[in-house]
Amino acid sequence: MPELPEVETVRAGLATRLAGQRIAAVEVYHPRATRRSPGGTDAYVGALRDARIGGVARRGKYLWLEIPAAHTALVFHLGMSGQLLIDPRVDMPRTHLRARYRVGPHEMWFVDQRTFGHTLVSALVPTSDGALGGWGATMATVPEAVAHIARDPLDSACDLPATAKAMRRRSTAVKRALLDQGLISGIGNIYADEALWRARMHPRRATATLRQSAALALLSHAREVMREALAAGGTSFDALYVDVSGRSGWFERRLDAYGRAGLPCRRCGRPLVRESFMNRSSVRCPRCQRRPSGAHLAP
DNA sequence: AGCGTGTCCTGGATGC
DNA sequence: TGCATCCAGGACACGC
Repeated sequence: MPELPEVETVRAGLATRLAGQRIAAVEVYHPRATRRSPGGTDAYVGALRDARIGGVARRGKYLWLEIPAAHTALVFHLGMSGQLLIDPRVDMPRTHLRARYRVGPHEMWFVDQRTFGHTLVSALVPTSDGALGGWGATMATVPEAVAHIARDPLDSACDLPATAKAMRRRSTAVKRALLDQGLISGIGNIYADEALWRARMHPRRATATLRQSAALALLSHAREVMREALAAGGTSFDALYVDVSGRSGWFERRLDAYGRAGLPCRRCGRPLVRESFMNRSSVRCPRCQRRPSGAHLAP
């Protein structure tokens, strides 16, 4: 599924093609795609008619096309299976086509098999810290619908020490905190497991018992693993269309925890174990990431 | 208020 | 073989 590095690859691809262009036509084929857009599909289509796109920005896994003149943005979340395709091949199947846009000389398709992804038009509001709204943003604004999402670890305005402090004030398990988009955004199940493995930390470790140095180290690992993924996977900028299958190279070779249950830990050789956590799968090394005892274990 | 659970969805994998 | 069930995942509504 598209994780933050894939979403960033998509954002960069859209930015080179769509910035400064005008939206000439919009068609929505599935009402679920616009379920979170105020006023529904009709208002969505109406708000985009003749809109001129500014920058293409991203915060966590949300990306948006700024529409400066209207102080709004065209926002996308790709969910688990969403894709934004620019000028797709004529034989591209339309089975999961959810919306289609004519933007300047380009056609853009929003394709989404599982329909966890969605799109909306949202008013731009000032950022709480006065910095640019996200990566690629040209304005110190963020869509209202994205304002509750924290900055992601790749954002230069993201304050990791402050995030570490906020994390330690929580009374929950550290993996839950990593996945809390209101605390730090862009980390999904894959990167949470990778960051925990690198930090040699158990997913159920209680956040309140972490030292500042340990919390900061964990967040730094999350940032580093995402940087590496982006550097290794974000290579399709020149492709005719922008897809989210950047996983092919990086995912198989470089992941140390996710998807490796039963395989030997790359540090100590012990077979990794798969456990259920928050109704999700969690993979860890039973030796490097020992289960904490007593108060160090979150309930 | 803060925290944790349930729900949405589809297709591939697995079970019987 | 064919049908049923499970599983994957992010975000948010909701309840305690």
